[in-house]
Amino acid sequence: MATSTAGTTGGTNGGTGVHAVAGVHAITGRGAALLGITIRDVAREAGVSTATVSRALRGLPNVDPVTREHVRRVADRLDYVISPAASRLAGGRAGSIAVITPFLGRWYFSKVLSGVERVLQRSDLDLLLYSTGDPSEEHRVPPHKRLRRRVDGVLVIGLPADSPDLQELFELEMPVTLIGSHSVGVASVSIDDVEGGRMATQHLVNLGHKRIGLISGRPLPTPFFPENDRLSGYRQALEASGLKVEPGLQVPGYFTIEGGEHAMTAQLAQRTPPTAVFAMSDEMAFGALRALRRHGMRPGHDVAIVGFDGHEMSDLLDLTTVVQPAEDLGSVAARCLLDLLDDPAREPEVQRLPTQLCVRGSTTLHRIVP
Amino acid sequence: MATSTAGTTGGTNGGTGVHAVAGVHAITGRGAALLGITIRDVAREAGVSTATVSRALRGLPNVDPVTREHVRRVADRLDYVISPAASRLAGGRAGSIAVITPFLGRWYFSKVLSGVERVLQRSDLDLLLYSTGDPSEEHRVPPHKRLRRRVDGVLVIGLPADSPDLQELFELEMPVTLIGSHSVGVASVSIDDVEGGRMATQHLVNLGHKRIGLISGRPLPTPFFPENDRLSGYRQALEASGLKVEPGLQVPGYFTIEGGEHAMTAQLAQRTPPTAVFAMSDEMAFGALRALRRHGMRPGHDVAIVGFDGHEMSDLLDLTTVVQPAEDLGSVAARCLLDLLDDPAREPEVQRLPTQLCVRGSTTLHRIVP
DNA sequence: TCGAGGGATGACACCGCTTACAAAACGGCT
DNA sequence: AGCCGTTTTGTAAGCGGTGTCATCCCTCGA
Repeated sequence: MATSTAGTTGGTNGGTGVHAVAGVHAITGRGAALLGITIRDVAREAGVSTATVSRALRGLPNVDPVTREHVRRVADRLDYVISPAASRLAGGRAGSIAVITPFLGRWYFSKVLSGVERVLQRSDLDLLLYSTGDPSEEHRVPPHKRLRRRVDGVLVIGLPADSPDLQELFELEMPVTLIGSHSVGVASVSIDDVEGGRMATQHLVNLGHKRIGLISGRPLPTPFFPENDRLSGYRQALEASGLKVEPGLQVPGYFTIEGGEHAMTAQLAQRTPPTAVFAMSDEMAFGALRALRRHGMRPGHDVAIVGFDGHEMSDLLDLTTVVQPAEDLGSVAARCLLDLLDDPAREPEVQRLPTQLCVRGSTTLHRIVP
Repeated sequence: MATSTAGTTGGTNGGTGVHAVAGVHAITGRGAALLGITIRDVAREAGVSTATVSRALRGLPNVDPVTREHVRRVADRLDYVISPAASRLAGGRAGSIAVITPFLGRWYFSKVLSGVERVLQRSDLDLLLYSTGDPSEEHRVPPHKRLRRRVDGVLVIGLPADSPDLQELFELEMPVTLIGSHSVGVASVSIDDVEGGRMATQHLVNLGHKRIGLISGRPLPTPFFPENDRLSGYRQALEASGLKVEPGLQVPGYFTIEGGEHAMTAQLAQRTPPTAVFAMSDEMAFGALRALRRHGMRPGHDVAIVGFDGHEMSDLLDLTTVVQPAEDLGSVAARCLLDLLDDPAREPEVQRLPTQLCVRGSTTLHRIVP
């Protein structure tokens, strides 16, 4: 059959097409119907073996260019789509990567995710999204259980380094790239949080502030890298200028607007309130701004505020902030993971993207010292 | 072998475990190694057939409770994870649903996505994310091509009703639920955008404004439902009060902060500028606020502004806005899709979630009319 | 002209699970 | 005890590709 068909395919293209589709229905049987065009149908129609179709369609070498083109055309005409499940089962690769992240709705995560997607879109990999959810939840299925045998690699956004989820992930022995944190021997893309924290604090120091408060994420110390690093930067800047580090001036704001507002309120309630505050995220800084307003105080005048992120809204609110390239973190990491998938033996890269202090009114409307 | 093993499993738990794992390596052969524990290994170890393991693990009926429990234990001990690919291939269901959306990084989309994830997390379905990207892009693979045979259902966030992507999606004949738009015969979860637009505009009318501008997304008319609907609401409110609808007062803001700023600037440049503006998204409204500030004008005083979304930041900026339950839209839609997957014959539901006008300073600091 | 060497194909055994269908086991009754 | 209707379990045939290996066909050099 193969040979006879092969002989005629070239000439009777149109006619064969119609005929084929009708034939397919009859042949696939099993009510597979509409959706069920398999590689075998393509092979038969093209007058070649399924192996050749497979090779041709996947761009493997050792296929005659003419054959390849012909197969492509037939596949196209039949509207053939490869079955990912079958391919995966036979081939061993899942054809997808997972992004796991604790909070989807937050600014940082959605930006990073957006960057990831942009890169993955032009690869042929699928993007599986997993929110780790609350680790304390009852029926929670831990990520590594869900990921096993399901994806070829994992992108981790903002998970604490001590997270058991993370450990179990590593044990899966598949390529992993961390975003926003780092761990020895694992590829990662992050910013220099120490430097960021230092930069923000130094800016306040330079303005002459002596009492500089801190709004962290969770209560310190935390196993969460960015927080610890930003804290280190904060400390370094203070100590370098001979200022005292007062734990009493460090209040958690839980990375939310409300949290930041509460934290700022707490700062203001101190016996000697700080004259400046460094918030570890813009959203918390926004909350701090609101707290100031509620207290009838003017940001940058009565109290200076520095945020961290480069949230679009910071411009609007005239907030000084440490800008981090969130979307780029995502796309660079995605590219890094793709490289790792290509060659799992490759040395895991640790990449740092630059941050930048963007000075606005929240710190400069009034200078403490000339 | 099966029987003898079955007889001992209970007692020699630890020992058998080690033994089993070691045995597995030898038996699976083919270097399958670590990852390669298959249903057959479990079956052998439990002393039953693979069919029974399959049934037991999936909670199918007609399995002796004792057997089921025993199989579960063995599977657990071997750390067995089902192969989704094989399961999919044999069973015919993909075990995953897709979310397709044009813009990941925007507030609305990330909120909706977050809601979706929350629901899906506790189903055993995977969430595949597809950004439709720029339809004009060169090598773009259209969504329906990527979705075929790959997912069991689709959630569509904010795609224009006339989008060819959407049409082709429908032709896939799989359950679809629209979020934020609607189409006859298709399940959807959205808000009443006409009412929202009316509410916002009416509020301005009530305050005594006679010239009320509009900042739309894309230039009007657009095939995008929410925009058209909000426009209708805007018109209805104006006409009901005998006010003229002036196309010159309708400026596109492209749903971004910058766009909103430009649009507002354009509004102010008119011969007779509007005294109030309804922006179809909060982010555009934020831009409008900035434009006002740049012109030395006070929102709610010189010009009233109403936004649309209920963005967390609107509170902070004292922006009056039409609040929509973005996250709920996502979770309700996800649940709806799950229902549809359970029973594809079910009548597609059209659900509307309520919106609410939240009045703040941007419209009330100064009343035009007592 | 013939054999070697290499590229292009084809045949076919899997990949790991699901699912008829058949067989076995189990009770309850006559 | 023998029979019959239910469960419970096993057997084996796919699902739709991929990878290995054998085969075939050329081209080229001797």
